[in-house]
Amino acid sequence: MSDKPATPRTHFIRQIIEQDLATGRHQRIATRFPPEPNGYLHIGHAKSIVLNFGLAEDFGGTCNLRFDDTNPHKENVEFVESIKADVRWLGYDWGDRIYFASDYFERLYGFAVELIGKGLAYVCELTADQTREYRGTLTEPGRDSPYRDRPIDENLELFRRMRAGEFPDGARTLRAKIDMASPNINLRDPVLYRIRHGVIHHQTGSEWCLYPTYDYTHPISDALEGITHSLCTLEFEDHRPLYDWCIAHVSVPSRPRQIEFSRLNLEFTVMSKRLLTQLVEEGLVEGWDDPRMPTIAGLRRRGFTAGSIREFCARIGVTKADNLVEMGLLESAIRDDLDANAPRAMAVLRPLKVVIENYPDEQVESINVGNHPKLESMGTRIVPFGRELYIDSDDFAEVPPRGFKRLIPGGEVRLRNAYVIRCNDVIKNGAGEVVELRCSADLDTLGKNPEGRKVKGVVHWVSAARGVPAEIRLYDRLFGVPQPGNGGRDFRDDINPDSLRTLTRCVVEPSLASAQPGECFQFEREGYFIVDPVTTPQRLVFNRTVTLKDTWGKGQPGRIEG
RNA sequence: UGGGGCGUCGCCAAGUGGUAAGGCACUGGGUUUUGAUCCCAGCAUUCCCAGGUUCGAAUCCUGGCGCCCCAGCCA
Repeated sequence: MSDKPATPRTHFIRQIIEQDLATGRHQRIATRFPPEPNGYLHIGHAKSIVLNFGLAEDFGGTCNLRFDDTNPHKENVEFVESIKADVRWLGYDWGDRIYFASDYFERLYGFAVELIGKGLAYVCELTADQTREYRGTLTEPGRDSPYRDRPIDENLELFRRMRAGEFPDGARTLRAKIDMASPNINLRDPVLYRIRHGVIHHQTGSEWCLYPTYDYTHPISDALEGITHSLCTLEFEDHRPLYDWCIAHVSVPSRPRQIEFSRLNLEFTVMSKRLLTQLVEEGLVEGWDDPRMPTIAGLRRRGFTAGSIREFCARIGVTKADNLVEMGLLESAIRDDLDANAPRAMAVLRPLKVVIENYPDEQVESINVGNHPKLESMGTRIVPFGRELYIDSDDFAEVPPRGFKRLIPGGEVRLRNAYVIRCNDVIKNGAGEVVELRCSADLDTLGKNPEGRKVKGVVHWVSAARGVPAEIRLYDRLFGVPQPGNGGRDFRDDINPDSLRTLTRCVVEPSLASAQPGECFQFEREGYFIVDPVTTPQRLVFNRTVTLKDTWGKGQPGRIEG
């Protein structure tokens, strides 16, 4: 897939930007991607990344990477590093524009002093519970805090002592003085600063015991960085008046504008960071990069390319409408990429021995095979053919279902890249299971069609003598819950127990023995497979990225392979 | 009858008063040593509903209905 970043399709945001540019409100545009480093990035973040970096690119502007690290409790450097790696992997470059909200702690403190000086903030001594009571409800107004009218000098002194560590956690907060009766709850004197002792912040260590909240930090960070368009998700729509309030009452150098869009909901997929964290911490998955996880790291290990994720984000678009995107859209993006770029190889997932009776016992033929059906530039490789082969047991049917095009007793099938064979005998074991097929090959069909008859089916195969054993993992889908909602059940009840199946008797063609971790192949009709990037080198382990589109039934959801 | 949003094909999504783009999915047909790819064709007389304004409305007005978000010293 092209290295060119995908262009986000978001008419309404473009319109706002174009208008801002046309009216001279802004001369250039600046966006930012502002994750909190409290987990790994997932496909939902990719939407925001592509949006922010893509828009900046399209308008010749810049996009900052900024860590929203105002709450040290759940944040750490591992998450910071993984986020940097994932954004980079997705193909975006923030240059030297990497920032931490914590870089602004000192200035943020100064702005808070400014607010206090203007009589717009006060130190409150209500407990968390009391604060909640005073806030009122959705339908009833709140009541003023008894500390609301504290003199400015006293506020200044108390705020200084809060910073100096003179009060325990929860004993004091700094609150904005706005309107306790506002119908918008976010404006009922929101907390600007809270006290957190004994937490080591991953960037500032133990320098601070006073931490600013998101609502206060975000607008000011945007303004300090000269962000013109601050894109965030819909749930922050109600916070916009507060965002604007902060910027209006503090001496910041610019006036950023917050624009909200709807977050991504993907069919069957848990996107909640809290739930994903739980999966990792409870050991229900191998880690944040488990191929079933909807994380960028998981998708990467699963074989998704950066280009396909960018393309997916471009295709879904960005609007304000709630949405639930079908998995097919993601799959279509990765198939388009891999169909064009993944070399083909042959692998047998469920081996069934085939003996070509009219083929000499000792003979091994080296067949030169193209690595791609369309791109000769992808070169060729040698595949050994011999008397004994494996085909996939699914490619043979003693009693063929209606429409079956592959091998049946007495029938013919094309061995992909090799000969047309006919099945003469079916050998069974004591349990009546098919264990071997005795066949004969039409030796005049290498590279050409047989005379006077049409062979419709094509199956892949691997030399029994030269094939290489491998382990193949089939992942049906990302972890998830049936949509919409899950009726209040524990989401773990909805995890598909068949989401991972490991096939251990697989045999792949010899050329794959030297395949490198991270390399992706199309195993013909079986789909796309990536050599597991983090497996041990002693074993050859493939993860299935996605199946091929199938119009006949193989690989359908719910199909259980033996 | 607290506030803020959103409702265009099965799923995304254009459309901003001039007679419903596109993608995914799906359905036919063609090519094919991958039941893939590729190609070609089809797929909303209708835009949550009901009134109204207008020569003309998905777009404007009025009234309904439905869904989402907000009562963390999380983000």
